[in-house]
Amino acid sequence: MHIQPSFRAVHPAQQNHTLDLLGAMQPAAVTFYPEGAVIYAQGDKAGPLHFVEFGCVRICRLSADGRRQITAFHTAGEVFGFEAGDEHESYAESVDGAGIRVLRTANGAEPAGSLLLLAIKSLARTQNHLMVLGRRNANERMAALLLDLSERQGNDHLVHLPMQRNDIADYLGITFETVSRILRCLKDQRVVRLKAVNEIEILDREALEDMCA
Amino acid sequence: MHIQPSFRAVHPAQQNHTLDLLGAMQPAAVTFYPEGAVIYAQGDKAGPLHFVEFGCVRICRLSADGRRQITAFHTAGEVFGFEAGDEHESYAESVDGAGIRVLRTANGAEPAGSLLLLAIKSLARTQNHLMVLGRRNANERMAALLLDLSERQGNDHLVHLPMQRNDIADYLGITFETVSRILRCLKDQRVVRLKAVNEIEILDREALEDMCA
DNA sequence: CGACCTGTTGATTCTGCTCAATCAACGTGG
DNA sequence: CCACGTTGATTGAGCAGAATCAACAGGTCG
Repeated sequence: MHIQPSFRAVHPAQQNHTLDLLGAMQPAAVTFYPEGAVIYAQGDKAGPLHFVEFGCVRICRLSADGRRQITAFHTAGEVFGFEAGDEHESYAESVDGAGIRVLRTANGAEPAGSLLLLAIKSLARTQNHLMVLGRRNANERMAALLLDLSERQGNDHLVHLPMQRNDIADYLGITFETVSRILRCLKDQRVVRLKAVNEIEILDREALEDMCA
Repeated sequence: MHIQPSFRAVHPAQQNHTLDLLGAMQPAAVTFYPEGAVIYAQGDKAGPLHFVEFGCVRICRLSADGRRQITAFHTAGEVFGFEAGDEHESYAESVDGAGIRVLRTANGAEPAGSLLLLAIKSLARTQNHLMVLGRRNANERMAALLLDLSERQGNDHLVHLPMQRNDIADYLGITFETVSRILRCLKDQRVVRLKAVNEIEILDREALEDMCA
């Protein structure tokens, strides 16, 4: 349960506005959430935003009949927890052990412009994902995820999958069996290579990009 | 091409914060966009937000291979046009003839808090739709749309569909033939009645709600 | 070692897509 | 007024992609 605040400074997702925001915020302690730990639950009273110091967080929504949709993964340098109402309509969990700093913006002189920008970025990302879920087949969805992760991790050739197949499936709106089959398929086509179950080497980036045309 | 600013005051979607926002803005003229007219195009320079005085607007995204995803419909009282970057990643079109007021927020003393709230509401709505596209079948998607429209139009029994089948399909991530078939199916089950092609009477609201469980 | 969990693979089913025909509503021009 | 073309909506037949159900492999931990 060791905290590594130094991760924060080196991550490519780190944005100027986020830094501004952090600077203007009250210093708050970093809380470590082990794998699978709940950061907030669906229905909890909403309030402060959350900043990812390190690790990966999933934002999920559960329907009455038990189906789960993951609306976003957040990694180091990102802010999550925006809610329109006064309670959380989604819940947040640590995927792989994550350090979270609470941003106390309840009242006072928070830099609202920065917050607006962050909210809009969340919106933009969600809209992108909407396109993926609405108009892409399973192969294309997987390709989009791999490219997205590759970009966010700043590595053109190697992608780390901090989440397991089930999470990927619930993010892409498919089943985990289909995730397996598609990776198998991409492997057979020499588009990727599975160095490990959660470590994927991109052999043919163009092929992936073509799928996301 | 007659403008009816009085629509604005009576629509249920009208929120206090939107009113605040409007009050604080420079008065701007209302532009009328006839059916199918482009309000802004994908790739256009982004800037001011847009306020719907009356009518219905669709926000669309086109992929390289021509598939279209409608990410949102906006009706009277709503604000659209948030963009993370400096150009529009989606385009906006009038569905049925819409009156749009441009909100000049470029710089100056705009009420950033209100904007943030509006952006967050857009985000919340988009996340909801993500759940629909990711984890719902065609029937359930249609049911969700009908209930959503019913609520936004403030009428429990009658839903007006300002958009045509093609738009519904691209919003729900299915084909227009499937939209037709599902309406047929709902009609056969006595859940709805088609008073006209774009006028749907809800006979069994509970059945619809069960589908969205 | 055995229990369990995650991931992979196979067989079968089914939802929704594609392709295609038909129909109704509407506008235009003879 | 009517024949014609156009556009949007509906319906049908066949097919494909992904889900479901099920078996099995590998790894981890008690």
